[in-house]
Amino acid sequence: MKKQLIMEKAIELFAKQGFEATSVQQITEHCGISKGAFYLSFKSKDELIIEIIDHFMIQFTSEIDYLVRSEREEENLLYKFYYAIFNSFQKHSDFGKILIKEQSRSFNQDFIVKMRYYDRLMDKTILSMVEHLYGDDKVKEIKYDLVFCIKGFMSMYSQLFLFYNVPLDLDLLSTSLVEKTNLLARNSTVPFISKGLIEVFEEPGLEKLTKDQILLLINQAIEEMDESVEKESLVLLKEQLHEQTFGRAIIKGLLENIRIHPQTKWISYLLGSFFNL
Amino acid sequence: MKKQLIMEKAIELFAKQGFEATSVQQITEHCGISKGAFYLSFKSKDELIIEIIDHFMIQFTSEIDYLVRSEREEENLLYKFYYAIFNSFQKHSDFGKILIKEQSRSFNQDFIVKMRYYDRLMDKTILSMVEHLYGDDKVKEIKYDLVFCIKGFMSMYSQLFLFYNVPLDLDLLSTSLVEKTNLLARNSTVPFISKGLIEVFEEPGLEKLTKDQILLLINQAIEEMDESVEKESLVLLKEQLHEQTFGRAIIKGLLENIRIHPQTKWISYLLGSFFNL
DNA sequence: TATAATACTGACTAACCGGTCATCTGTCAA
DNA sequence: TTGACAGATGACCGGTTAGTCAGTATTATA
Repeated sequence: MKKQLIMEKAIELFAKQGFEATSVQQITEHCGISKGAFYLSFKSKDELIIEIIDHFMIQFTSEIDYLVRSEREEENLLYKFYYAIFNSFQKHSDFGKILIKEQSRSFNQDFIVKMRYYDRLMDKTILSMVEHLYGDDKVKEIKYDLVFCIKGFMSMYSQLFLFYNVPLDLDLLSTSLVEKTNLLARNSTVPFISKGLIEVFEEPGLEKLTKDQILLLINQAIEEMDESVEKESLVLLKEQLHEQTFGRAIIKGLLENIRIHPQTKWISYLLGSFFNL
Repeated sequence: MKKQLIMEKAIELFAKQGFEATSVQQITEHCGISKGAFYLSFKSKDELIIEIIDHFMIQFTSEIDYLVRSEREEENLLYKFYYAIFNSFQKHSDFGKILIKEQSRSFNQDFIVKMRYYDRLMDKTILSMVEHLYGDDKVKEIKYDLVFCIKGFMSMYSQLFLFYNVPLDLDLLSTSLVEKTNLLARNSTVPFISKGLIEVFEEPGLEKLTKDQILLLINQAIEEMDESVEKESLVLLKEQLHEQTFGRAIIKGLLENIRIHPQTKWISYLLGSFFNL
């Protein structure tokens, strides 16, 4: 697939020079293909960056969210969370660089909307983790601040291995951040970010995808897939979406079936969120 | 001065659209001048952004550094530090937006070097504050982590009022962050960032400016200034640089004289650093 | 007022951009 | 061998950019 090649090479260039500073010409030269061939795979340069963002963020968001939803051992959850985050950043450091570089650029409206969307998803995941870890009541006042601090830790320490190619001890890093997070969660008394403040910049945006939108994705995936356990699971889940027949256990099992496959990972996440599992 | 006007208008546009997306044409139209006039004030578009960065970062860095150096009341220092930081961000929010938007873009090598330089200066200032606040020995192990956490707080909470125009309670924010910082400083036991790690990405860079370089700046400033106490102080400091004659008290007084003037604020900072005051 | 110096203008250039499309190429069935 | 066709090509287009410069307007000087 040419698409794959183009995306890989483009990520390298975007990470080095930034999106706007990289021309389609450069990308195609780096791939060893012609300019026209680029436009056989992508409608525009903007579509390319959007697809790149989606490709990685879907993996990333699903992975972290699954971890938080499934890990019941409270003591280990936070550690595993940090470890997974930084491990992912390290593995896909070029993409991480793009993410940080283009953070809040305004060159493309779709891009901003996309980034906001994934950012909110991450907020939601972290928040539910915080509530689960420390008890909804206990940290009620400071939980939003906690989310902010955790994100602050993530962004500051990410920059270490994104911009200085230092091999890092992820175990130590995670342990260190777990301690810091626990300290803040258990001892903070002065919240700054209130529920009201959150709502101001939460904006619309993050309402769940409607049943129809998810259905569309499922049908699409079913068509593209070969016969397999995953496809079977998808069909069953599609029926479940139409009328509730299975219990939680079966649904969870089905979601687990399709979670491994990269193509359906995202659907697993969306359905998990839809069914409140 | 046209330079002033161009910089002001350019900052507005850069904050809204980003540096690369703003053309020189747009800037000149926004100023009501011709394109040619722009190039009478600046050699290039790149030189403009560099001058903007310098103008604000010099103010910002000097201000924070002076605060940290002069405030002896330990209890209030941290509060004042956060307050000054966020107050400055709020006052110059357009510049803040540029700073975050263009954070780590690679469109211009000089730009990156500049940003690194000011970042290191800020690191140094925060580090010396941490050592002063909590005792050099007590936080020896975790002081670098503490610097990172403080910077993380700064960057996360800054985004609040930079990208959502919410009027914020700076007093509450500062109080809240003081508590968090104290918690981390007094209870953290697992450091991640070691002295060795710091040195890896500290790189060369931040050696002090040489005597000659400072002298150059002083001479330049003397030429541009009218007769005044400030100019007199500068001349005396220049002599002091050639051969040590005055005591610490006098030097400190002279530095204080030139600290108020925007044009010589930076020199005051550099000399303060040079004389170790 | 005449002259010199300075500040300013905007049409112009060369380069590059994203995107298009007539043309070509290699493959494979007939 | 032929013809058909999907995939690939790169010259080309309209548009935008940073930067230039010959010429004009304004101000200072004498």
